[in-house]
Amino acid sequence: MESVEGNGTGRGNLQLVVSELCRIQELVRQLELHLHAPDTSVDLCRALTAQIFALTDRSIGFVAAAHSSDAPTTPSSTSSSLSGVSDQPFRTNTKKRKATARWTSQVRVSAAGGAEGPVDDGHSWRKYGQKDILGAKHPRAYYRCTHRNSQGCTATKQVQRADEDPVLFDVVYHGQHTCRPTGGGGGGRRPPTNQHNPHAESLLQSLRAGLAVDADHGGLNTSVCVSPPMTSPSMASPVASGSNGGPTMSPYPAGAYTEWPLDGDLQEVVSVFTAVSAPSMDYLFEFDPTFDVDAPNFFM
DNA sequence: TGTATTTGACCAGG
DNA sequence: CCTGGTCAAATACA
Repeated sequence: MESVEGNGTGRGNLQLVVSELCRIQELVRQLELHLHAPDTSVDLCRALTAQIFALTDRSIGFVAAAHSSDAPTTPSSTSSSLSGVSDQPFRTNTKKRKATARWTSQVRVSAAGGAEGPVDDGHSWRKYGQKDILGAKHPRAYYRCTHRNSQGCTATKQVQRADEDPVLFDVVYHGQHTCRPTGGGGGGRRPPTNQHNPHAESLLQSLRAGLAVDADHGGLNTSVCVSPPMTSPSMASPVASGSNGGPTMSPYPAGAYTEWPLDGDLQEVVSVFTAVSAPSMDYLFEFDPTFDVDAPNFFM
C-alpha cells in the first residue's frame, strides 16, 4: 500500500504532485489549442483528455502515498487504522470501510435542463442505498456497479445533490471498474462518437482557470473547477431517482466548492471538482474500466 | 417473471 | 453514541 517509487516522505510526493499538475495544465492548454483549430480530431482530443485523466489519477496516487507516509502512525486505538484492509479494498466482512478506498475521484456534474440527476458516465450503476447526511440538505445516494456480482467489479459511487444549487450533483467515485462493458456499450448508453463539442472550449477554459495548485500551507489544494457556460437539455440519468429529500445542511462550506483541501479527512482524494454540463460530461470524463495509468501500483 | 429501486435496519469507526 | 456505508426484504416497474 505504500509502494510508490519515489516515496519516503510525503514532501517528495508533494513535489511530484505539483509537477504532475503543471503537466496537466499544459495538456489542457494543448487541448484548448486543438479545440480552436477548425478541424480538430476528436480522437486527438480524447487522447489528450485521457492523458489528463491519467495524470490526475497519478496525482491521486502521489497524494495518497504522501498521506500514508506523513501520518503512518495512528494515534490512539489499535483496532482502528487500516489493519486488514490492505488487500481487500472493499470486500471485507464489515459493512463499513471508511478511508479504505483505493481510488477516489470527485466530480461535480450538472443535471442540465432540469434532469433528475447527473448524466450517465458510461457505466451502469445500481443503487443500493440512500442516506440523509448530516448537514446536507439532500440525501446521498449510493451506487455500485451493476456487474459487481457477475464480474466482481468493485466500483461504487455516491451521488449527492449540491446544497445551494439543486441542479448540481457531487459524484464521488470509489474504486475502479474491473468489469468489462458488455457488448452494447458499457451497460448501456455510451453516447455516440463525440463530435466536436461546441461547449468544450469554454469548458476547458474554465478547467484551466480552475486548475490551481497550492502546495504551500502544509497541505495541498488541488482543485479543478469547470463552470458550464450553458445548460442544455439532455437525457436524464438513472441517478438520483430517489425522491425523498431530507432536511439537512451542506457538508461543505458554502462557496468553497472549488477548493477542497486534501488533508483533513478527505481520504486519499484529489478533488477533481467539476461542474460539467450534461452533454460535456462524457467528453471530459470517461471512466473507462480498463483505464490504467502507467504507474499502476500506487495504492497497493 | 426478472430486474431495479426503495427503505429500514444493521454494523463499525470515530 | 452518533454518523455514514451497506445489506436485504419489500416494492415497483418493464
